[in-house]
Amino acid sequence: MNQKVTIKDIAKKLNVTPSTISRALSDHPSISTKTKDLVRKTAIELNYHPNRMASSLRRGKGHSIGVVLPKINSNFMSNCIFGIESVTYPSGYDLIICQSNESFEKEMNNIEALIASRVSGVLISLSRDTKNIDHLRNVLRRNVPLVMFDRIEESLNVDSAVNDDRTTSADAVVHLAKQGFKKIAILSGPTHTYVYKNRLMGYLDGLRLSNLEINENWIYSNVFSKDNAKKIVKDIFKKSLNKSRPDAFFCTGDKIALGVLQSVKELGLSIPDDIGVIGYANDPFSSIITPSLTTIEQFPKEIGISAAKIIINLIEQGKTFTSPNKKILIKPQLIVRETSSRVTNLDASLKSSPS
Amino acid sequence: MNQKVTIKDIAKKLNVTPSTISRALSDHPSISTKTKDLVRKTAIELNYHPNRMASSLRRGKGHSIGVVLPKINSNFMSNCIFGIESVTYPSGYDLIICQSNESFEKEMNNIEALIASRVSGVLISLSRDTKNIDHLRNVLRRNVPLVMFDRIEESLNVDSAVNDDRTTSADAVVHLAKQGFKKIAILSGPTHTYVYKNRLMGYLDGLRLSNLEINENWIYSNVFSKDNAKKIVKDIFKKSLNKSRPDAFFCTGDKIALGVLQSVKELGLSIPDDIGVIGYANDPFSSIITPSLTTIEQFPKEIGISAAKIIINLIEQGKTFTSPNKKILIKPQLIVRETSSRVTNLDASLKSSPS
DNA sequence: TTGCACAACGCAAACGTTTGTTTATTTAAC
DNA sequence: GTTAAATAAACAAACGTTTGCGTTGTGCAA
Repeated sequence: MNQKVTIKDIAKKLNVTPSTISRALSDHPSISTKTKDLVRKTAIELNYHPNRMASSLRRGKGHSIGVVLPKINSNFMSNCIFGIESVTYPSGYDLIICQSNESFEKEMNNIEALIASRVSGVLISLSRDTKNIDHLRNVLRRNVPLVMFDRIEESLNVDSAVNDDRTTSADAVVHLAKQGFKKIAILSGPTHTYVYKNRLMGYLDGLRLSNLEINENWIYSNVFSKDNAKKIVKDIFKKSLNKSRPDAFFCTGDKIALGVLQSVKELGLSIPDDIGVIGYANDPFSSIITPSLTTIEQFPKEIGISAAKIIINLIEQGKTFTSPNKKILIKPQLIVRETSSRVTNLDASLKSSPS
Repeated sequence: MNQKVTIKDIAKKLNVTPSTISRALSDHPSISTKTKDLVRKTAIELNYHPNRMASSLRRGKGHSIGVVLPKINSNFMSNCIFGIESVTYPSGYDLIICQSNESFEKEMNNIEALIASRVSGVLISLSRDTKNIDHLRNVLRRNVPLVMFDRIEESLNVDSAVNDDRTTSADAVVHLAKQGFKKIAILSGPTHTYVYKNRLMGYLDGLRLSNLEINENWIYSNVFSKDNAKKIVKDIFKKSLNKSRPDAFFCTGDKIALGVLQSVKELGLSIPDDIGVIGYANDPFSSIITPSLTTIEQFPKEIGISAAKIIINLIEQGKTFTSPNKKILIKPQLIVRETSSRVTNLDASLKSSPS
């Protein structure tokens, strides 16, 4: 009953035409202040709610922005969305959120649905098994702005916002070097993906900057879990000769670093005196465990904010990407704690207390 | 250029009417298989994408479900959404996600926007300072189904999906009692909210079931942070006489429990021999710290799934709520670890190892 | 008085679909 | 071979807005 009140109803009630109502509601200059007030009053009186579908249809433009990402239930991604929302909401856009679940096929379906919903723009973080990006080109071809974040594909000519993993990874390695570690290994996730590829490159950069040995055997490029990491470390100390053993581990995830810590403890070695460890992500537990974990903090909110700002700009300018392309790098920050602090470790009282 | 291809274009190209195209695309029986195939072929050929706004407008029903919640960037909420999406996606609904940011005003705006977008249903978890629920009644009045989850308001006659905090809180307290703790305190978040009110009631239930003393002084009902908890515990052991001191703390959050642990350690007391501690949420760190924290695991995905299933049903039945109301309780699970295990503690080798 | 500018609003088409009702064509039935 | 039934597609109206253009009425200068 109440649900069908349209602009016409309020027009009828006021003995004017729908056009007047429409203009009054959108504060058009050629409507007298008197009628505007009257319209507004009776609008709420009749419990009128504008119909965005009709509006969007007529105007040819929607009120929403589509977001597709692999999985929403991670700390990183949900904070990206948090950042995105903080800029799209004030701009008056709804957020339509889709999960690709790391599936290429679902990602394509998501894009299709967003196009069908006539979103004003698309923000995307690629699924793991997305190789082909024709569906993204299709978005562009339909003239809807596209911005990638976090997991991007560089061959596509669009704007993006990502972590500056490379330089901070280098920072981490340089830090280890300064603490006296000389044989630094990396335990990384799959290095064919954008994210881990960059961390690996940063790792290599750091070694070069510190004039340290680059040893292929110290590069573990497909570590995916804590237990996996534990096993790798144990194997290293079982099989390797002393001189070919790493004395520090740069891990591309805090869970991985935790595995390393546990193995090292079980081996009876001391951290950071014998072995240094650095993680990635600044998971909440990293500051709580003992020894507290040196790690790298990311700023997912900032990434979301940056990506959202770009797309809002594109929408307003009616462009589908900026030319030349803009790539925003958000620099993660190295957080030095106990697992890598040989120097400050001399004075135990200086240890950073768990926050 | 490519973006404006409509049903008419493909109609023109095939020398038929738009209605034929529409019916062909939706597999209407009164269209020959021949033309259906032809239509489908030329549709993709012309890169046609249906316009949902037009469709929704004409049919009077949208393709999306609105979700409004306080903050998306928490482990609990993002997993709720994960669950929700896992049922709405196969049903063909988009998810429009709004954050209220714990603000009543923004929550109202969100609802307004969702109504304007003509969502088929609304899922909501209330903001902290939502007292008035007229905006929700308005949703119902407009005949759109509404389901609440997690933070609900019981005075509103709608379906809901929530944690069964009460019984599991009682479980936790009973467990403490069985371990020999006799003076059990609770450190809780604001007990005027639905969630914490239930945990408090469960706590009281547990005490009664165990025939333990209920002491008003052991009920701390506005603990909001780790540091806050630390301070409270220290104060207790500074000021209180021995017999009025609690010997166990049931905390409504793992961070709070962590604060307790730290204070107790600093006071030189032993856990769990002197003091027992239980947290809530099973945060990742809870299994990693030593001693590992007994806590309560929730199942946010299940809550999301349940809520989503209900609303899909309501939408399909054209109802706005089921009568009588359905309230789905998802029972959290007590995870016993070291901070509460006096009994199994006799044999240290039985301690559950950090997972 | 005429002319003119301007303010305030009406008219009607359009956005892209969907759908009830006709119409035209084919097939089956007797 | 005539008529009824079934099939396939056309016609046109409708969903709720927006917007270019046209129409009024008023005040004011000439």
